[in-house]
Amino acid sequence: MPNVTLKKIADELGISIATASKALKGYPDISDATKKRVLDLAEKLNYRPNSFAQSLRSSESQIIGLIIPEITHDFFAKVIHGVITCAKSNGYAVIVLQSGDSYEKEKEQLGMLLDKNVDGVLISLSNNTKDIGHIKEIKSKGIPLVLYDRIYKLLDCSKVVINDKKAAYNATTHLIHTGCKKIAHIGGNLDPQTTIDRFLGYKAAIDDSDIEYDKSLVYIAKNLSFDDGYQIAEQMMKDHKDLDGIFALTDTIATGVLMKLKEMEVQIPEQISLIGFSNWFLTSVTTPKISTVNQPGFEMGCKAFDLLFKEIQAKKHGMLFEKEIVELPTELILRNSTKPL
Amino acid sequence: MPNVTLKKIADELGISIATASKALKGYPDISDATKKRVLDLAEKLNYRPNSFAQSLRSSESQIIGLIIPEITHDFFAKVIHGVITCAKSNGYAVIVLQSGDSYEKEKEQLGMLLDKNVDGVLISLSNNTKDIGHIKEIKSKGIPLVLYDRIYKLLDCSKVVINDKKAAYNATTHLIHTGCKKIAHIGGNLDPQTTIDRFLGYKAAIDDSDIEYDKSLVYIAKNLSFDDGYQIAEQMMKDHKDLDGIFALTDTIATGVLMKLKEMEVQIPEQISLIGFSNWFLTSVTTPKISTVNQPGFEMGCKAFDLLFKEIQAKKHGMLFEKEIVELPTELILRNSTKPL
DNA sequence: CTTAATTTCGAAAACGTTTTCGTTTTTATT
DNA sequence: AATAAAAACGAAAACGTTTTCGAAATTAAG
Repeated sequence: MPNVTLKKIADELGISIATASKALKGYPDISDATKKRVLDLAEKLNYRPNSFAQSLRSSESQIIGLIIPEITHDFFAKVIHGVITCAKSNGYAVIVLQSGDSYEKEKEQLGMLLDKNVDGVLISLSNNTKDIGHIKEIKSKGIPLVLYDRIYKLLDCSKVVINDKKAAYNATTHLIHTGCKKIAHIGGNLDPQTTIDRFLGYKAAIDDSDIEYDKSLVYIAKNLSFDDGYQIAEQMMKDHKDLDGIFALTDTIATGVLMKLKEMEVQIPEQISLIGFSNWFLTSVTTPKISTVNQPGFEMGCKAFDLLFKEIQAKKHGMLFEKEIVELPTELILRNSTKPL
Repeated sequence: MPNVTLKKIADELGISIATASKALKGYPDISDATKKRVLDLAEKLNYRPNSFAQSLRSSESQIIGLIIPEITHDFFAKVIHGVITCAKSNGYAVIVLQSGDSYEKEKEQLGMLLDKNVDGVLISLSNNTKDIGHIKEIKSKGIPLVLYDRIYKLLDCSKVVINDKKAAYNATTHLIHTGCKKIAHIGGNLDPQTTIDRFLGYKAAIDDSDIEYDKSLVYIAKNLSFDDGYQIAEQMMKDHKDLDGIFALTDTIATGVLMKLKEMEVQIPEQISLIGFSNWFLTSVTTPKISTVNQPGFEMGCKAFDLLFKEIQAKKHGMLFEKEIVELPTELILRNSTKPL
C-alpha cells in the first residue's frame, strides 16, 4: 500500500538516499556496480518517482494547460488532438479546460491553471473576451503562453494562426469567378480577430471585383450556430430575391443555411452558391456537399505546443526567447455547393 | 518574479509561517485580528498556495486522468465536455489522454497518469484491448477508477454504461415494425462489450420476430469508419438484392452507407431503411436525416466523474466504497431514413 | 497577587526528491 | 611506504505547505 520511495530502495540496499537518487539519474560519481543494484531493485519494485516532490524541487509540473472555447467543435477537437499528441511525445500532460465562450469562465479557468502550476498555457480567446487583463497577468508572472486561432493581435506573445483574411478572400473570389454577382456574407459580432478578418477578406474580394459592395448583404449570426444559419437564410431570401452566393463564417452556419435553402427548394449551386469555413466532416456528407476552407486544426495544435515548448525550455535555461507568429496554410476545398469554374 | 509564499507573508507581518497558514485556513486558535491581517496581505499580494507543496503533503493532486479512444468523435467530445464540467465544479482539473484505440498507447497513457499522480482515472477501453493487466495494476495501487462506455464486464469497479443490447433491440424492432423483412447489421470485431451487445440486441430482435436470422446479413466493419460503411454498402447490395433494412453499429458507418446508397440511387427509406447509433450531429444534416439512437455523452461524462469523485472521497476518509454500475437511458431518434410506423 | 483556565502563537517534523559539497575509500605515482 | 590523485559515497539543505504539540501570553477566578 505505501508507495515505494527512494528511501525504501536505499534502506534495502544499505546505501544512502542520495546515492540511490544519483544512481537512477546516471550520475558519474556512482560506481557501475551500485548503479546496477539500484536500477534492478527499482525495476523490481516498480519504483516511480513522486512527481509532487520532483515538482516542488524543480518548480516544474510537466503539465500544460489548454483552454478551448468549445470542445464539441470539429475544429477544436482536432486542435486538442494535435496538442495532446505533441505534448505527450515530449513528456507533457495536458489539462484541458473549456471557456464556453464566456469571459468570466475563461478568467476562472486561467486561475485554475495558475493554481495547478502548469508550465505553460495555450489559449484560444473566447468570442466575448474584450478585456485581456487576465492574460496579461499570466504573462506578468512569467508563465509561457501561446495564443492560437482566436488571438489578440496587440498581445506580445507567440501565436499560431491562419490567414483568415486571405482565406476568406480566396473563397469569395472563387464565388465571383464562378459567376456570382450578389454575394452575401454571414459573419459574427465584431470581436475575435478571425471574425473581423474573414469579413475583411470577403469585402476585399468584392472591392477587387466589379461588384459593388452592398452593406445590406452582410448578416450577423449571434451565436455562429446552425440555427443562426437556418434563420438568417430565410431572412436573406426575403431581402434579396436575386441572391446568388453566400460565404458563411463557419461550417455550422453554412450547414444551417443549406438546410433552410433546401426546404425552400432553392437549387444549390445552380441558384445560389455556398461556401463555409473550417472543413468540418459534416460538410462532406450533406447533399450537396458543402465547399469550404480547410483549417488545419491538428497542425495548429502541434505547432502551438511546439512554440510553447520552446518557450518553456528557454525560460528554464534562462535564455531569451524570440516570439514567433506562425501562419498555417489553408486550402479552398471545392465540393458541390459551388459551381465549377 | 519569485513567487509569494507563506514565509513572505509571515515575515512581512512578523508572525510565524504556522500562524499564517492557520490564519488562511481559518483555524480557531488564531485571533480574528491576525486572521484579518493575514487575509488582507494575502489578498494584496495575490498569494496562491504552491500546489506542489500541498500535494506533496497531502498526496493529492486534485487532478484526474481521462482516457478517450478518439477525441474527434462527437460522442467522446461530449463525454470530455461532461467530465471537465463536473470536475471543475468540484475543484478538479482533468488531464485528457487519447489511446487511439491502441492497447499499447492505452497502457502508456495509464503509465503517464500514474507518473503524474492523478487522484483517479476515467477510462473507456480501446477497441483493441484484450488484456487488462494494466487496468488491474492501477486498481492494485488503490487508485480510484471508473470505466465508462467501453467497459470490461469482469472488472470489479464502478461503471457508467448504456444498455447497448436494449437500444439495439429497440432500433432493430422498429425496423421490423415498419415492415422491414430483410435487415442487415454492420458490426465490428467482437471486442468491446458495446459491439457485442449491439449485435446481440439486433439478433434478439430478429429472433423475437417471425423473421429468420440470417448470418450472411451480418457484416464486419474493421475500423468502424465512414469508409467501412461506404464499402460495405456496395457489398451488401450485391449479396442481397432484396435488402430492406440496415442497423449500423455507429453513425459514421451509417453515414458512409447512406452516401454509397444514394450514389447507387437506392431510395431511402422507401427501398431500404437505415438506423445508426450515437446521434452525432451530422446525422441530422444528411439527406435524408438519419434515424439513430441517442447516446448521452455529456451525462455519461458527468456521471462517471461523479462516481469517481465519490470513490476518491471515500478513499480519502478511509471509508469503504460500494461500486456502482450506472445505466443511462438511450432514446430512439426517428428521422427520415426510416419509414413512419 | 497568586493560581488556574483560556486564548493565541510558534517550533519542528513530515511529505520525497535533487544537488552541493565535504568525507571517505580506493587506486595510482613516486 | 608515503603521498597525491581519483573514485565513490553520504550528510544536509532546500522546495512550501500542513499540523501536532508544547510554550507563551492573556484573562478569569480565588
